[in-house]
Amino acid sequence: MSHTRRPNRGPSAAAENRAALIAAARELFATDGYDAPLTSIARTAGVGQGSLYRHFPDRASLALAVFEEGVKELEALAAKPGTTLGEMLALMTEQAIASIAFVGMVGAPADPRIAHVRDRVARSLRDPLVRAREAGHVREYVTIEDLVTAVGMIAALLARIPAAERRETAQRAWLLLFTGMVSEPDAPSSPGRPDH
Amino acid sequence: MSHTRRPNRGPSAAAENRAALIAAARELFATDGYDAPLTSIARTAGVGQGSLYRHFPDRASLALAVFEEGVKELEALAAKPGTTLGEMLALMTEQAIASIAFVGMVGAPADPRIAHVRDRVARSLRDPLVRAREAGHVREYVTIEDLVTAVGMIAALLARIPAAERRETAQRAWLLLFTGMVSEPDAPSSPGRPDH
DNA sequence: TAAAATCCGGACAATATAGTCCGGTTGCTA
DNA sequence: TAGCAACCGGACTATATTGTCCGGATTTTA
Repeated sequence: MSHTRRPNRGPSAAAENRAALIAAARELFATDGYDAPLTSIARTAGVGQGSLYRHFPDRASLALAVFEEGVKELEALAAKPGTTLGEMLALMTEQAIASIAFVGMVGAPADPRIAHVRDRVARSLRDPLVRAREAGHVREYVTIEDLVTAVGMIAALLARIPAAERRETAQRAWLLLFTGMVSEPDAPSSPGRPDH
Repeated sequence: MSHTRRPNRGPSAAAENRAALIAAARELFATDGYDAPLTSIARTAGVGQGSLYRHFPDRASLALAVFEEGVKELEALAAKPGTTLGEMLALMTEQAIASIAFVGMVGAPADPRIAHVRDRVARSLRDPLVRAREAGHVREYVTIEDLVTAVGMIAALLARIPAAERRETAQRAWLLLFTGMVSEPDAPSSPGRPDH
């Protein structure tokens, strides 16, 4: 008949379980990295294994849910006309500090859905980069890929140090990446392959 | 009596086993990263589990043996009076490309012995950095820690991408780190913490 | 209130890896 | 050549993590 099957909600509201799982995942991704045991995430969320795997069949699904919010923020910021490249990178760095699993997204993504998220991030950087270039705030040769690479480098670095040092380290790393290390940009003794 | 107990060597020469293990470890560290299964390393070396654990009680011992050679190269290069900072960084990058487990050494070392190796690397960078600074080749504010951080960033990045892309990516990353991204080093819109 | 649909949670099996142990083998000594 | 000492290799145990499954609790429907 037409009394279509109702979305029967269980004893303690499926949506709340889902939210608790996402919150726990964000927390443990930040503490232990992208490889945090799913068991721990379920336990932290106060939820059974079954519920975890019902809501999120695999690790990538969970990560996607965690990051979705952050990516939306990024896209919203990019959509504002006045947004500068520095603001975009600042937000991305904040997110990397908050969840070092961020590196799993900007690095080399194994899962196609994560690759798609990475592309969304790259796309949202396009306009701010163009504006920065036109305004002469950024060197000509810097590409979107460079920006993603730079964030990926910093995120990968942050993932390897204690949480307490991450903000300071991130700022120092950005200083180096922004201003560079050499005094004469035109003729650096760039470390390519050594002639051995 | 005085016929002291001889260092009895086993059936097929313990030293050869040891060398085979180091070679296998170097290979698998480069392919699969620092977390490569010790079981696989033993199998690749054509050696039993027992021999692996007899020679190297834990993962850090094995890594130390693998890196020792590279660190000696580094120190030897640093000892030559004419060595430039760029040459040092080039060699370190080569080593990071060859063995992405390098990141385990320059990152946040859990094992004190690995921390010691890290210190040796840092120490060997000192004189070349001083020379580069005196020659005006490098910005005043760049420290040894910055150099180690930079190598660590690049190594961590390389660990996350396919081996075939590592050399090219490393060169691009060094370009960014050396010359910087912004056009006006004095007033960059540095991404610190956003004012949220 | 009784039946049905649905969801919860933890026990359970499967798998991968670390680390141990011991029978067998080889080379050295006398 | 006989005996001994050290070493080899792989089987074995312990442990951690993933992913599945099912009894039971809860809400809705009639």
